[in-house]
Amino acid sequence: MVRSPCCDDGSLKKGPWTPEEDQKLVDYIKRHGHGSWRALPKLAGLNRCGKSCRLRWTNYLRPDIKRGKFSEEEERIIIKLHSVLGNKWSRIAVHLPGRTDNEIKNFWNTHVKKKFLQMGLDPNTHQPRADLNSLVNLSQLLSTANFSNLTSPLEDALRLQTDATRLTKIQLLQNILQIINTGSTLSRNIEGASHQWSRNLTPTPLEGFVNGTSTLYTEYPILAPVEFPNPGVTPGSHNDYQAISNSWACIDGGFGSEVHNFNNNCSSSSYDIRAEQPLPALVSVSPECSSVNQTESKMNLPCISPHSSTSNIFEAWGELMDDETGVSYWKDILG
DNA sequence: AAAGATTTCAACCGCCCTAAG
DNA sequence: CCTTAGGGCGGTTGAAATCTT
Repeated sequence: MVRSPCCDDGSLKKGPWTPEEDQKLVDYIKRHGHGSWRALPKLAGLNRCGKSCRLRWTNYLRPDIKRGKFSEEEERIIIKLHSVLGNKWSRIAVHLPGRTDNEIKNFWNTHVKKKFLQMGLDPNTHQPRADLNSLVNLSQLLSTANFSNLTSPLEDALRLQTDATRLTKIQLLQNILQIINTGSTLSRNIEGASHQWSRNLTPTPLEGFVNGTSTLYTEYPILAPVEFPNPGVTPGSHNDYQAISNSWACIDGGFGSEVHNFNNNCSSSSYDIRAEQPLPALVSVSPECSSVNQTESKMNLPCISPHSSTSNIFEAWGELMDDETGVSYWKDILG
């Protein structure tokens, strides 16, 4: 697409706005509205491009802008929304009246991102960083962290990640699934079970597996869908991603995310989930969570269905493997 | 007190989407 | 259907502010 020549004129002023320029812009918009941004600078007597005027207005001069430090509640909301929407700052800003996308983006990059990194997490994925794959490193990191007085939203959200051994167990499960997937009779059991469980899922239960999403926020109401390298899976469209995010966001915060974790660790291996029957998701999703907007609008409320087909992950796996293993077996592995 | 390092955030860049002609 | 203008958005930059030594 041909780029707009709007700001190509070298004679137009760039850089910081002076109070006089601000006043001209505010006065003009108060009197006439902004109308066409391209035409505005000339009409308002400004030697700026329209784009620059729009940015100055929307990010700084607009009367409803809320300035100052972000509250804990705002930070909490940002983290939640980012876990679902990713770097969709404008969509996150919709939920924070008076805050601009630019401000939120800056806040994320200068504050929240730093906290994530300090906690050994990838701020983009909300996952342990790839370079911390070694459980030894992670354990060391976690053991050196002071969790005794965690109060910030991020720390609160990360509290449940302190059990590094859980990762080992997930790894074990991943390996088991790989074995299963090579063609044992167990894979047929899974296939049957997945049909059974899918009855309670969203219209497209497979979505949740397509991109290799994952989360570690086992008790955080909004889960963190993440793309990570998966040789077997071609990343989907942004819409797919959001649909997945939406689905996971609605899943039961405790049990569902356990399964989410597990499933996605499976898909992060060479296991191509699209070529296979999806693993049972073990949870139901509330119908009201079937659109992104609805999810966003309900962000403050955990979107939990009370109708899970099984009461916990151990029973679920016991159910899945009923012939081979019992509840206690999976309890040992997962619990 | 001063110099250097680090952080913050306003502003810009360039890509993308959409609607109008 | 194609082209183009207008505007939105996310990523990046760099000057100013703040912190550290």
